[in-house]
Amino acid sequence: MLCKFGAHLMKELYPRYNFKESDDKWAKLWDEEKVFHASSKSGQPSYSVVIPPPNVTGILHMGHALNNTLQDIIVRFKRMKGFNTCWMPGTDHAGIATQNVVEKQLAKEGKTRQQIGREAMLKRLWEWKSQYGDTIINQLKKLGASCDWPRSRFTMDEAYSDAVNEVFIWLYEKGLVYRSRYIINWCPRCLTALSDEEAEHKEKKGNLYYIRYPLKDDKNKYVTVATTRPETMLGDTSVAVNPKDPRYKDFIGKKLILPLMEREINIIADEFVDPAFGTGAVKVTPAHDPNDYAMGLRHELEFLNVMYPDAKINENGKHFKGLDRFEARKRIVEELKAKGLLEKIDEHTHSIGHCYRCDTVIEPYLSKQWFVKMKPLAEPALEAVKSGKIKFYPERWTKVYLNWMENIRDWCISRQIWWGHRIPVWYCPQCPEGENIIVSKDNPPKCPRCDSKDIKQDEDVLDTWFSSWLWPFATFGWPQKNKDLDIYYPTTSLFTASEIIFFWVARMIMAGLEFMGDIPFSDVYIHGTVRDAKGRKMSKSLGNAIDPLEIISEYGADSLRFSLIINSGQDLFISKEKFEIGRNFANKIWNASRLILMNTSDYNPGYKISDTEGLSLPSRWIISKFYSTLQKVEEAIEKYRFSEAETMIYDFFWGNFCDWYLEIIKDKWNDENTNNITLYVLGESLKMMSPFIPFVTEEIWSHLNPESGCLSTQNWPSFDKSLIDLEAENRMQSVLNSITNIRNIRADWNIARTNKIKCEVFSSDKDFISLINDNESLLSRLSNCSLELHSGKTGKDIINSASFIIGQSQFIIPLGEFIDVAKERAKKESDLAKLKNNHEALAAKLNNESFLSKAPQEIIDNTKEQLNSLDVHIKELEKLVSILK
RNA sequence: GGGCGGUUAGCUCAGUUUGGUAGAGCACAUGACUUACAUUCAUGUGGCCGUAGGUUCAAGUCCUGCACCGCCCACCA
Repeated sequence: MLCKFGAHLMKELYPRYNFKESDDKWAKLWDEEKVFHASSKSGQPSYSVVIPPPNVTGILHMGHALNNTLQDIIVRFKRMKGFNTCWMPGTDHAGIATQNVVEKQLAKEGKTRQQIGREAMLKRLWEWKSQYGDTIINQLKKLGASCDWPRSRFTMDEAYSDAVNEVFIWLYEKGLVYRSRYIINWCPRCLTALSDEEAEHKEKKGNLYYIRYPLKDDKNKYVTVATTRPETMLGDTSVAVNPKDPRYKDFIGKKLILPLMEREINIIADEFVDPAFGTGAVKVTPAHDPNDYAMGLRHELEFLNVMYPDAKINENGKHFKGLDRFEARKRIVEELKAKGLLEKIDEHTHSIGHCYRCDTVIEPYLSKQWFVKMKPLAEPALEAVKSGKIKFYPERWTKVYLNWMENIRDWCISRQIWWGHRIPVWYCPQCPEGENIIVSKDNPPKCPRCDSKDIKQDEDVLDTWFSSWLWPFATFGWPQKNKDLDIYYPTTSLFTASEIIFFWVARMIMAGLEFMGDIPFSDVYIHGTVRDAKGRKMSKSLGNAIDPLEIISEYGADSLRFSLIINSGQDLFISKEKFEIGRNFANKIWNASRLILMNTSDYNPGYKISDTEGLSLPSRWIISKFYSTLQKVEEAIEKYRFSEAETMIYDFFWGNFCDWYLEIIKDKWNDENTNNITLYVLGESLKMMSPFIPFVTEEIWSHLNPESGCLSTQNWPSFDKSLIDLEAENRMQSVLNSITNIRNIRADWNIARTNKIKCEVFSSDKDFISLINDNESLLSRLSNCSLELHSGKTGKDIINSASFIIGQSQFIIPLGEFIDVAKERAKKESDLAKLKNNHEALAAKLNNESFLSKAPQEIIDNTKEQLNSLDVHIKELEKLVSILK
């Protein structure tokens, strides 16, 4: 399945990584070959994750890209680690969102859903789904998501719908589902109820209107009420004051005339009223406000609905009938003003609920809806988190979850739309209220009580989340018993954003415990929100969104993934340039691999490092560095610290492997040992990097080891503690320091590499000497200038020179030819002053008795050493300054 | 009103679990087209770690207060 590129052909390949070609090639191959399909074989430890199902209407945005890359990293990691790994993909039918999309389509044809009817509308919806429903799935494939695609589920699949019905009936029979008239959040545009979570509250500037309600017995006296929604006064059935409020003591029980409507209403006393707000008197509209509704129940008030479902005033609003609520507000205010009943209008900022789908202002609306009683479900779900069976990462989200669960309220699950799972309830018009409900999984032919065939199914469908909360087990076939459920449930980790905790995470935990008798996952990882560079949420309306697909085509999928994750420690502030780091890194990996493949013979996949005794110091060093990195990367992934893992990979591969190791060995391609080690470290590094940047590593792997199949299915490098060699790391570090020192001097004295200057470097570092002796040109190349190494000689024959001892090396640098003496002297003098300052501070520290008596010996020694080395530096500098004079 | 997060280099952020000489990327400056890579390499400039106290030989790190920014929740009419 893989075409073999001979290593020698790498020369022909682009010096720049061609991500376009390889992104497409590998995404296609992984998909076609079903590389990520889990086998359902038991016996092996399993690792499973369910995708947060994107809406079928979804188009990949940065939030998706982040969320799915995180999952993909750990899933690829676990798969390579040998777990029976299943990442369950699928899409959500997204009730209102999808219906809105198709309604818009209809509107273009000049039709409404009511005109074409329910059946035709559903047909249109399914057509839309089959045409566009896979869009986001294909985009996820472009991202490299290694889902178990053949298992893909949709929340309205037949089997899945079956699970939804089963659950509704289960809860109904337990008495946890009930139907009731209640004030709910109503979207007058979508014409449906919304759950509390679907109401988005936004702070908006508005007005507080002070309206006078005259007393019935004395038209000159009045009570002033304050309201932000004057139009609701049409439905007022009372005015409430606090019983302890002295201002209104004498008014309680008296009658008022409701202006404009000219109805009589009572003044009642209720503790709820805050005397400090407004006038201390509240108009009570039980049918249009949740608080007033509660008061209405307490005082047995009339519930007078004054609006149609589309928020136009109904006949109860008399001459305002037919007006939209905001138009009515204007007219009412005008009329009140004309009658002298409008006392004043204050500016007032308050939070107003908006429909989370269409952003229309929500109307609290009295209607009959289905609810789920949540308290009994919440209790075990609280316990599961309190006991630590389920853990949140980062931990702080635990509190947010617990707090919400402890104050949980019943869940309104019916929606007055058509796209979704129709409520499995039928009503018999023949039977008396209360006994007329038939709950059934299949279409019941007749009423079981009275045998009437004239029964009608509930018109409503269920909240989308009423199906999503079953996702971790319904996707594996529940309520049917089957092997997949046994193997993959409970899943391990769940990845989502914080705003989804209430919508989905909490409900999945409740559902898992109720219907499966077990938690749905043990770890919940909450990642940050993707924002623009100014910290605003990315949104279409703001026009600040960066399209991940655009990034994929401009920078490549690996760049998108890598750049997002390395920035994912907290909320991400993204601008286009941030994706360069990923692109550059992918290109670096590509070119390092080209260098190696162009110069080495074939990769030996069976190669093992058994003994490091005979290996060179750089080899032992890079092996040790690789394994310490591997260990840290594994730990970081297990702790869900992905940005940390990437940083370590980046530092290792670029900072150690490319910048030092390859530079040191790059002209020793005739050494077989070195070649083996180099290829080995490259191969193992590709494996380690594969979960993070799967495309470029896969591409290189196909050149490195074409026979072995996909890199994505290779075994993760096995960590070998015995190959971590701290001695080699330290000794090599000392060598690298020496080279860095030479580079410092070179840059300091502005010695160009083209200047073939004669200067001598003396060193007592044996590793350094042997490394340099091994290869004549190495020192010059590494230090970016032409230097000669002499050991055991002194530089007496060099005239007008300065010698330095830095670390273990002595440097003799010719002066005069390359520098501006005055400038250099000024610079050195200021350096000298700084050093003297430091010297003084350290000396003071070493005179401090409590420091000497209490600080650990190590720190004291360190300080002394610093002081000594400062002494040397200061002397050298003083000498230099005097030469420069 | 309650809760949470943040404040470290010009910018974006690590570092805070377990106190011990302040880190990275970008940007900037200088030098280099060195046969893998200029999407590169080398070197450097740049920080009283938000603020006021406390604990300690030692605080970016632990404790307390405050300020500012951001987010979430809540029934302010």
